[in-house]
Amino acid sequence: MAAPEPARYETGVRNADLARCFRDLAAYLDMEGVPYKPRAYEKAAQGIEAYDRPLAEVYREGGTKALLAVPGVGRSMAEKLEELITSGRCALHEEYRRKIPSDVGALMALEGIGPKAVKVLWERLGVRTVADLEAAAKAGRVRDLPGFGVRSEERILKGLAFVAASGARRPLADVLPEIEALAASTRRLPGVEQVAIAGSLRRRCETVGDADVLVSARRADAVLAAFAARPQVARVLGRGETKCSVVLASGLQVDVRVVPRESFGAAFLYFTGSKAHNVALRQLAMKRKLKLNEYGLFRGDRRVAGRTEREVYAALGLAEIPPELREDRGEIEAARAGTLPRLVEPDALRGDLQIQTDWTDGRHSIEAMAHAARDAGLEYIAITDHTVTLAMTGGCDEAKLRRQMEEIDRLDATMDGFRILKGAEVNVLPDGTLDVADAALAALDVVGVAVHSHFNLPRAEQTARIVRAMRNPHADILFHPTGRKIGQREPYDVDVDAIIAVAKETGTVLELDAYPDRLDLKDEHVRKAVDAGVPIVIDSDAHGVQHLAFPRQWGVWQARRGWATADDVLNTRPVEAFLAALKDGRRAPARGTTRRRPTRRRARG
DNA sequence: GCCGTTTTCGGCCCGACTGTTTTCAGTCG
Repeated sequence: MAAPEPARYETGVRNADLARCFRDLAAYLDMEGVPYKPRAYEKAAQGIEAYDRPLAEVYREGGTKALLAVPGVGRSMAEKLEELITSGRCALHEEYRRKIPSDVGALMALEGIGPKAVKVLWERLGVRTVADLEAAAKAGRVRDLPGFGVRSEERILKGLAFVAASGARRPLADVLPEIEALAASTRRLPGVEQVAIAGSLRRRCETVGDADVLVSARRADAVLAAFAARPQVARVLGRGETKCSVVLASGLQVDVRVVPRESFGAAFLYFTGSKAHNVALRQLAMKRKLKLNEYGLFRGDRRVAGRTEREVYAALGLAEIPPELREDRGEIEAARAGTLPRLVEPDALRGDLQIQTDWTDGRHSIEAMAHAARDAGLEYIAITDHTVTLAMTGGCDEAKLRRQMEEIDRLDATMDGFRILKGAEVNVLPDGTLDVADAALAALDVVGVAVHSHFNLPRAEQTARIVRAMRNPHADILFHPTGRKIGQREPYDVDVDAIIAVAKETGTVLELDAYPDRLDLKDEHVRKAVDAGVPIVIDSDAHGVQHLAFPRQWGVWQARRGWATADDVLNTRPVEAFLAALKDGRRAPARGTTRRRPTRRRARG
């Protein structure tokens, strides 16, 4: 084997790289059996990852002192961050890597492999990479290691096959319907009292690694046996007295846990997570001389709460926290202070501002889309077909746009109060100009601007391009702001903070595109927009009538994860109020008056 | 190594399961 390369982190390091280095250090410290430090590094890695600004920038502006603002980072870690940021290296990391030059992160991502296993694999077998491990396991050399056996060797091979076959996490929209069906049929098993979907599915995370299903029943063994025998279950990974892990035919792992009825709330809380939220709750409990686990909240041996989540939160002095917020990103403090936001609800959406039709790359006519939207309970839509430079879609030039506007006026008059707005998804050219003349844009009700090409521009250039488009006096909404496609395409390299700042200044609305593989904006971006007072809209990006459900199915959950209230989402307003708000700031007098979007305060609930 | 409604020292979340051990360590969530 070749001599190990020390891991290097390029200067201009991203927070993710810094976090990865700290995670490695945590693992190395674990291997050495060092107490407490591994957890400290792990915690700091979390804080770094979740930090809303690049630490390299924070350091440039305020030095190591400014780095102390990162949760979990103290003096020693701030110095290590400084070293990483300025030199791209970490002496401690390199020292460990000389001793154990393993691909720690990748190996530990395998089920059943932790720090201790990584160490033994290196010391006894010289395993450095996942490929080394596969070779060793296939050769039957893993089973003889201390702490390993035939079973663990098999598990490693199964884990490797799983990673190869299924790759990473799956989009929420792929998984939720399957698990909802499974939960519904589990409800019909004999002896089952309650069934609930927990975990990241319940928190409506955009991607899901596995599914957690919680059952209350008096006899766990019978329920677990019946569950494991379901036709959807391809393989049982493990089964104990109260829990059972299976892999479905679709490849999805499902963990089922059975608890008694009086513990259901505590267990629901526990299995919904997130882990960080749970840890914070337990620490809060501890401070009150209570103990929180999946069976309840206890004072000594006495259970003081546990039947419902609300009961547990209340006993901890907290308002009930919506699952979408349970990430330890300030929700516990807000629950204590009574300042949790009243999150937007699916039914609050009244309009949809991004809809393509058969005038370009949509499947259905304007009329069909309008009727379907009205039947779905909406009050208005904007038709936003592509524009001329998106040639492959048959994008509209100005003449075609004018013809479409006439068609929309004609149809709108037949819709009995439902409004069809005239719009376009205007293509942003590489230099940030738009491919439709201002005069034509001025005639539209809703001008969405969107990037569809040149995804790989450098960050500064991409940001300047989008900002220029936003500054067009007719641009109302920035569609799918970062262009990512979950599991397929990275977002373009764009400074979202700068986009939000410009949106605040220009009155441009940011879209949350609810197409299930886009969900663009991300939850953290929604949160930033909301905090900045920049309104969003939640749109379907529909290319057919079946897509019109996306905003209520997926978009709203993502917005809720970003702490958005109905006030923050412009298309919860009736059409006239929506249009007034959309154009406010856009067409406000340039100077001489102080007409501004009123600063909106988050609804308290 | 971090941190503070047990605050500058002495704590650090908790329980289940697996596979290995022959009473428990490692891993996971």
